[in-house]
Amino acid sequence: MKIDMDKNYDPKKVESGLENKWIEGGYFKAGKDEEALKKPRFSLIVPPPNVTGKLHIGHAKDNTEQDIIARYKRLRGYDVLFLPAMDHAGIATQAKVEEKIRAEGLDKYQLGREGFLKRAWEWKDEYAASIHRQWEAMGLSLDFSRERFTLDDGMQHAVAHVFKALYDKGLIYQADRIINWDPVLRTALSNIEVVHKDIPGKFYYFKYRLEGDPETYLTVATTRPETMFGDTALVYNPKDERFKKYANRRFINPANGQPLPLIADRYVDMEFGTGVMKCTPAHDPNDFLIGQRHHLDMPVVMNPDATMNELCGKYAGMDRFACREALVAAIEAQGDLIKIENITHNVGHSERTDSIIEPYLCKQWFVRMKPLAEAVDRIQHSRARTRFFPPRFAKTFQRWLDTTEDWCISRQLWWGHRIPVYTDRQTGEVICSETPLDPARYEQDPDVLDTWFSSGLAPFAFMGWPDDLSLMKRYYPLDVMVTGYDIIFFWVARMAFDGVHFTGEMPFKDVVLHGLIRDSQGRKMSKSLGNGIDPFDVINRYGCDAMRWALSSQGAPGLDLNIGESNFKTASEFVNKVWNASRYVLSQLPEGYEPRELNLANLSFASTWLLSRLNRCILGYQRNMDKYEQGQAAKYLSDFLWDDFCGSYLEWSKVELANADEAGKALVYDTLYHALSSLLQMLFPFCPFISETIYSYLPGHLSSLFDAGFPKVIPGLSPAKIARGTKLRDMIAYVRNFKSENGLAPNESVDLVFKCTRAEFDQLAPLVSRFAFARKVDRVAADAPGMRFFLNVGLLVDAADKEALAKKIAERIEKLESEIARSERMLANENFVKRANPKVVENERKKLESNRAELARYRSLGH
RNA sequence: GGAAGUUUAGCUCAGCUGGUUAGAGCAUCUCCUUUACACGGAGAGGGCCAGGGGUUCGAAUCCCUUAACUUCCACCA
Repeated sequence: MKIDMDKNYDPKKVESGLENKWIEGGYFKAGKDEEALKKPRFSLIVPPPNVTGKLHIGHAKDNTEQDIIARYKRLRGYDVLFLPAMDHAGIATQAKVEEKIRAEGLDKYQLGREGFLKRAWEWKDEYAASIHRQWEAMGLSLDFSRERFTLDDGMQHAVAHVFKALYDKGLIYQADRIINWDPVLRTALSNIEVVHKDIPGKFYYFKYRLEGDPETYLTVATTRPETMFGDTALVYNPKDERFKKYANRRFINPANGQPLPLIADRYVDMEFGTGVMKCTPAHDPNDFLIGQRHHLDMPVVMNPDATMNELCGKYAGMDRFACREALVAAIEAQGDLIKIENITHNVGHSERTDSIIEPYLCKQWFVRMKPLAEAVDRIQHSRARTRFFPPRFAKTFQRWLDTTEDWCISRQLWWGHRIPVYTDRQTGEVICSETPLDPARYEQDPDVLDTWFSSGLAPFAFMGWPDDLSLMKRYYPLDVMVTGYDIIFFWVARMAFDGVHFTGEMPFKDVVLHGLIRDSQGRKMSKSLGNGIDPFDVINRYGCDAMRWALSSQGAPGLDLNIGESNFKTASEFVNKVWNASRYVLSQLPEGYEPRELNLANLSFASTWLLSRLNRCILGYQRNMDKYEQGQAAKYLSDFLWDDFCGSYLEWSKVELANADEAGKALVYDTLYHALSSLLQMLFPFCPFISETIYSYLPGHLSSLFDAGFPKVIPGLSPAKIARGTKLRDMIAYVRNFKSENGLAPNESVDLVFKCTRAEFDQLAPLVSRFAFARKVDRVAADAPGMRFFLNVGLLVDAADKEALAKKIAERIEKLESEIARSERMLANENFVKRANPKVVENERKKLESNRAELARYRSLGH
């Protein structure tokens, strides 16, 4: 058949235009027609990327995995909803936009809230467009007609609705609490937005002198002297005999000369430090609790930007760390510094700005998590539970359910969902409203919500909830959620409790967690290391198919994956192999070839063998895809392609095509065609571009592989024919091995002699002789010296070096003897025969038998 | 301080519910341009499956333990 496939595979040429063809063909659209609606549904969403920048290789991995599932399910006959979305990423985006504005010499306060938001939306539009281009370049089969944004109108309503519902139930409340304050962004953060790092610090020991008796003092240590302006007490453990005598006495705060009461509280660890600690209720979560128990004052001593406030005397206006230094110097000067110890301690940093978090007392909004988590917990202990892949992540998730604390949801930012709580300017009445209230009369809370408050609603709100439930009716809950294990707490957990609370069920049936992408040395990718990989760059150099294959065909579920140049190179070699094999098959098919039913009865043993390997591949592929083990599925595919199809059958088929009659040739064409089209169907989810392109060259192709479905296993293949194929493979391997070990070039001519039946000889000889470069091939009636045996076939290669051959055979005999001894031992073991799986025992028997037979033949030849 | 993961060939990793002689890719070495592919093909070398116990007829696989590394969680001043 004449084909216009290029001799060399060019990914750019292959990949261009296909995404549009699929989109225009409606292949990505969920429920596109009556017929689609009759199919079972399958749904998943893209974890919304932040509109802060370009997608990185981690996104590519995540999205590729999702897309492979989506395409696979379509081939398996599902109507798939694969919904795209992006996240406004409150803090991250605001930080970027602020940075940009600063670069222009402005600050956000000059622009004002409205002006700033305008700039933020411009930013969003720009980055959303770029993310869009990347999605398309990655070949994602997203239903773009249903794209969502976490700050779009529908989401605005969903968020207000959810807030009000939780507020009305008392599950959202406002309170003064110690929260994590990011002094750079000047906003509160939730606990999980704080990263704890071990950093070097100092432990300062100060004298707190007894009021009225300056010679008596208590030694108190602190790591944060600047907070001493907020101290309202000294605390010791009530069981600690050392300090009981000072109960109710007061000690002088060396920072400001104020007297502090000495109080007793169980919290203090007698073994730690000096046994006495200072209590700063407004700047430390534990001190806050102590302060509450003892009704202490709770003065805040810092401004929102972490400079000291007016309570700090001459230090007012100073940065917290400058103040620390100055204050320590002053205390030392007044003779109250005892010592400074260098220590390493664990300090919270802002995930976004990396600034040191200031625990800070202020009024914020919180979600009461306990009842919400308990509801999820109940479902996770019932049959309706969500399954985790790999299962160990269910434990991680469970830990969150067990330990989660109230979630601080208010952020002192502008970019985000405004808190729907209003105060009547006249009456001071506070109202939570789903719809905006008249700004003339009501003043809205200035804060916005944590980004995750909205993304937690994704599974149902992206489907139109609460306004239009039609999409949700068909596609909710999601069949699978694929994401990185690093956002189990951030996102998966929140979707879970929102889903359970608002829809009564878990929002996804399966959760598949994958690892992080690291560089070839296993290091995390980061800007500072400069080891990041741009998916666009990979696509430009190797093509999208190669990138997808590299990202999906290796690694195990839930484990981090190291990716480097060599992985992409290897992947592109695989794709190239597909191209060449296909080109060959298509060139062999006769002009006007029409696909037809396989005639199994007349099929040659080689073809039958290939189909048996194909069956194995289909089953292995399917089994692994169904449990989200794409790497394993890909392994089946590449093994089949490389070893069985290209390595063996394509070569064998050349001989068959040269020797067979017309009917025989036709059967080979059928096999080639069938194997290739099945291969393309299975490859399609992984490498959609090349498989679709090649498919379009196949005779009798449909308009897309999407229409071709999934290959079926062929039943009823003759075991005898399959066995002959295996035998052929072994024989060829033997001759090649023989040559290599005897220093003969692979294409060196040799003489071969077979001892087998006439029929077997006629079938095997032409094939073996071609791949062995045999000068002549004969059949003998009896075993001959120097003969090697394969099951019931003997093979004699004319040995240039008789000694080497004899040695080879001697080795073989030794091997056989030890194998026979081992089998005999096992079979003599009553326990083995009695307890082992009968199939295993049977196999062992067969093996023993054939080994004995082979050994007997060598013996009969005098070896 | 808790919890999870990892430890298999020089490197990066597979090995699913225990069952022949533990695999792949890359790298190394030998050889081969045979009309799909040198981005190819044929072969070779290389592993006490981290150490130690245990369960079992049988363990890389299950259990216990030790060690190293990684990650997550955690309010010890």
